[in-house]
Amino acid sequence: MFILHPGSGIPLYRQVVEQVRRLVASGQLAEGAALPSVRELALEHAVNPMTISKAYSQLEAEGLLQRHRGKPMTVAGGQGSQASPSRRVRQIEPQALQLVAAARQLDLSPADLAALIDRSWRKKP
Amino acid sequence: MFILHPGSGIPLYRQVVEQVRRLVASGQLAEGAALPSVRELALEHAVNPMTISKAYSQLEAEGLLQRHRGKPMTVAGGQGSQASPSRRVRQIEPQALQLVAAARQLDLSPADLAALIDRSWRKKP
DNA sequence: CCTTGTGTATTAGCGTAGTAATACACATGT
DNA sequence: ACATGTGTATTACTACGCTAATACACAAGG
Repeated sequence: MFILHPGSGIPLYRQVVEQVRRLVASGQLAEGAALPSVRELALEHAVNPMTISKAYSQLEAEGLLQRHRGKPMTVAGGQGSQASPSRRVRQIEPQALQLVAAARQLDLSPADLAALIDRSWRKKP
Repeated sequence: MFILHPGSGIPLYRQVVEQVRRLVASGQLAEGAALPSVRELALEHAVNPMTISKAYSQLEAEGLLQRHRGKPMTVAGGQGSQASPSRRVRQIEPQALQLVAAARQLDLSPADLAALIDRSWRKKP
């Protein structure tokens, strides 16, 4: 369900947080949907259960998830089934800006970058 | 000369390392060019000099920079004045893949992403 | 010689991320 | 009642990123 890169330098719990936020915003995790259990995710990615738990806790603090003792966490209500396109785009704007800045430092043209994006998209649809 | 984001979660020394690598690959830092001094960069970005020094040391270990005691570090020889386009593109491929993966999780279309990239590029050329 | 400019080594300390092992509270199904 | 499934609290420990203060070695110019 999630894609984790342990050696990327980005903390695992943050990778989980960001991916849940995106999946909820896009409606791929709809209101009321149950999330994978802490132990299941921990086992699948060879990660400590508490690392996942901390990610879930942060999302619950944000109001994005809801907890039910003894049962899996679910997507909280009031999110609307899907965020507006502009709201979704805004979630990856910082990453886009960072990529463009890097491309500029590499003296690449907009066309070079567009081609790279295009190729990356086709890599495993 | 460099753009640092202290609160981004990416270690500062790594931000410096990556940016130097890109500027050298693009030829914007040519062979023999002197780099900003450790203290100068540290002051400019309100960062500890040792943090910058560690970044430079890593780049020297990679053979990208050369040190001359008492004088500024310079770009080492043998880099060629500019790396080939495909080699430069490869430097940001991981970032591109990550951005595309995020866009997919947000259920955005290739056109949405292309528009975002385009807008980001125009933001401050 | 001396001052000012390089980069570096050393030592210490702080905060955060992640691991690890254990125990608890609750819901569900038998 | 009991076993099994949730998420959580607690505590201790390690590793890393960064800061801090100090001192050193060398080059260039006065």
